[in-house]
Amino acid sequence: MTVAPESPKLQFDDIHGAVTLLRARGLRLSAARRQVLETLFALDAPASAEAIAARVGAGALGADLASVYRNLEVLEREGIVRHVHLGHGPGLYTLAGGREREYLVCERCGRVEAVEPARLTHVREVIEADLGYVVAFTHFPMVGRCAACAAEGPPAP
Amino acid sequence: MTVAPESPKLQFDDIHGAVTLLRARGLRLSAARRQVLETLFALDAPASAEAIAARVGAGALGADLASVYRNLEVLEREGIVRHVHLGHGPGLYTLAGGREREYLVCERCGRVEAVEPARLTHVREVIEADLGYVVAFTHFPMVGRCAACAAEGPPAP
DNA sequence: GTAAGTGCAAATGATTTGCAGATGT
DNA sequence: ACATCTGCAAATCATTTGCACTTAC
Repeated sequence: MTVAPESPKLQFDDIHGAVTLLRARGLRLSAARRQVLETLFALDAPASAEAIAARVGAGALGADLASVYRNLEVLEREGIVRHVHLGHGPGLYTLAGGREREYLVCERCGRVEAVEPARLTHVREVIEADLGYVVAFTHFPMVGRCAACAAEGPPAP
Repeated sequence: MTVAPESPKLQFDDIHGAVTLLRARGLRLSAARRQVLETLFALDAPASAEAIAARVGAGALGADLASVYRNLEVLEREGIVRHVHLGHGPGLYTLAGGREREYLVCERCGRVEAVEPARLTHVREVIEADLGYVVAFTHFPMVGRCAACAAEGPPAP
């Protein structure tokens, strides 16, 4: 297998790149959409649509929650955004492309760990060898006990 | 590490066993609760509360959806039932204890594969060695491409 | 100018809750 | 008897949709 010479698909590592990508698809940059994008670039962890709307609203006149959902949907369709389900709450949105992370959740202490996909290469290889599946933990996390909690007994405090 | 001589917690492999377990907790066996239990024992795959209520209703006078939810909640608290999220639909309920299965979902063809936990022992060991977590894929599945779909190109048909 | 996007309100889908009456033990 | 359960209706939470108006390009 050879290394890709240079990724052929549109990339983005800042808002401008994302906007260029949008424009290339004939999509516009409205105030609400820009605010959602800015918020996503500013956040360091996945956030709910509600949280994003609130943060947007914090500035001037905030974007409507429905518009935030619509924008997240569009951005996700364009591969700029993705969402994760880390538990029973609302879906959490975050940037895709480049910044990809996979998740581990401790069911005992609740800790959420975001790991670089590269750290899971070996695990992924074993899964493919044993089960034939090429998986990713970007949409649903691996759920279990973290090292500290695995040492303690089963009861959840 | 030694093998447990004989599981110390209450077991059940049929409705009677589950009922005994309930009684031991001071819980009752109402008509609705029995119907939910019977349905769960009859099903071979996880089902939504709605589906369970419908199947129960098919018999005589069905149980109310709210009661089905309340019963599933109680049964889950007692360790008789558990639920999985295989995608974006409603939660799917199934029996716990003994019949445990873990899930693999192909994001391309949609196939859901239920595997015996024993088949994941090696994968689990590697995950623990690499990440320190003791995980299970009983609540959220592993999502990826099945062997057949991994061979095809990325596009989803 | 016109299609894409917005806010607002109402609809939907999944699940939960309040309450008065029914029922298992 | 009396606490546990039930059915029904209404509430809640996350998300989607319809619609008339606005705005980016």
